[in-house]
Amino acid sequence: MAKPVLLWFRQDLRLTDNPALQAAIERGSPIVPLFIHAPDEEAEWAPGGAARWWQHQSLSALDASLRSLGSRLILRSASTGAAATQRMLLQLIEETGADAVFWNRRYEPAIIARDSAIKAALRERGVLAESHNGALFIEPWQVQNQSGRPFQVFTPYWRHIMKTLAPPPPSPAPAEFARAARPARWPESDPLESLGLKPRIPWYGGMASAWQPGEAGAAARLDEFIDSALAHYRDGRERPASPGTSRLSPHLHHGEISPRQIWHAVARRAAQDGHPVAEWRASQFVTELGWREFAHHLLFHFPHTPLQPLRTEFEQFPWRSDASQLAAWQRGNTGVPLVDAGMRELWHTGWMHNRVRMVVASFLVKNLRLPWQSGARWFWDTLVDADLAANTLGWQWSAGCGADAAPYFRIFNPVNQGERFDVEGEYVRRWVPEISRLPAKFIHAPWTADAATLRAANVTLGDHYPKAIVDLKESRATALEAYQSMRAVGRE
DNA sequence: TGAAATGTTGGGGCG
DNA sequence: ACGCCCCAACATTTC
Repeated sequence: MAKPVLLWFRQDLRLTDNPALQAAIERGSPIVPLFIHAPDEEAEWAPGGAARWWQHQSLSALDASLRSLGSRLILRSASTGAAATQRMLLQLIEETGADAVFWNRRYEPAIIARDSAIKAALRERGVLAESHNGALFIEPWQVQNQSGRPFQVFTPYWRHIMKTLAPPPPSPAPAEFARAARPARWPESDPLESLGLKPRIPWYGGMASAWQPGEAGAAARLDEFIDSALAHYRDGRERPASPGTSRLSPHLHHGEISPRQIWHAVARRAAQDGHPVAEWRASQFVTELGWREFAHHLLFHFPHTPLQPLRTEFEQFPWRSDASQLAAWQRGNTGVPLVDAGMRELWHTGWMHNRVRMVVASFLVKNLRLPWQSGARWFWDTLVDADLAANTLGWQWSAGCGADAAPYFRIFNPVNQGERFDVEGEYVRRWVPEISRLPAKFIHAPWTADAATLRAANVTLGDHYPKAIVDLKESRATALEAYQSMRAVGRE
């Protein structure tokens, strides 16, 4: 019998359009699907609580899918010591007699370093080590601008990609694992519970009711989006109260669905509806896939950016430090309704609408002038879709210190944003129930309501609901001054 | 994938 | 009919 191949799952928890799986099947040898839990090797970016909950569910779903096809998922913990994953792979090679390891690539700096070392170590021992592209349209190292450098502006980047982009159609999931694809003897697997991904204290009720982790959940989500929201995406995505966005981000992050699958699903629907190819390729939704791709491009070429500003003059920026204001922001007690609604949606469901992410980020880094890294860290711990590339891009964009970032002086007014995108206040009412009886006119700025209106709505500012922790107008002006002072330091 | 300040235009009220 | 003012609506500039 041929020697087995270890199919090492990481952030590609799916069977459809999985290039490493496809390669393993084509090889014709027994396949040992494997997941190794090794949070220490993610450096300071080990998955946060929300993402771990998701990972637990998704691994469970993947194992179930594999079992229904006559296979299964082997789980191992390798959480301590140097080169723990590498040692675990070598141990499994020993246990199974495998002579090959296949996986799909990840792009976080610490993971690239680890995986390169693993690949070298395996090859040195005569083991076939193959990595594949399961997450991106194009590898970041294959893209450069005319002067041979990485792109730093989205529009020319995406235009460059789109000139030639024609993603291959996704490969289907195997109908079943043929006898030849099943190992004669399965290695031991740790119980899923032993990985410690699922929180001991069950705070995840809100997440469980908001999401269906796993490949089937991802596919259902995509279908639903394409059927009910894609046609009105351009405007629908701007309203946080209604399901106008795809909500595919956590599924994409964990690799339960690939960008190629999404691309082809959109293409198929567009063809059915008779839309020209040029039109859907340039659509807002497809462009969002471009932003995801751009984020990975930037993280690969500028690996220091999760913690350091890309624009170095921002190292001089006079950030404040205020633990109680940070805590108020984190838990949605700033007294600014749209900000609080967003932060509570995040806390409760592990996700926040993107329009609101921009608003809460602007509020943190501009009105409160707290470091963008503290916001990035909180998002990392609380988002089910926490993704190093996307999170870094988003926060550096909001802080104005990144590639193609919003200029620092672009400061969102959360009242204004609420009145534009949550016109009736439905979103705020859902997440900030203590002010839900306020009329729409005051829902985004309760401090402007007269005493009688507040009384009628049963709202006492500073009691039931906090007074705003900053004055929006004043803090905006101070933020602009801080920006000027940074530029002055830069000129010295 | 801003907001606010400032500038311009044009309709309408009024003497 | 005319000039003047006010102000809303829109455009431009600035941060």
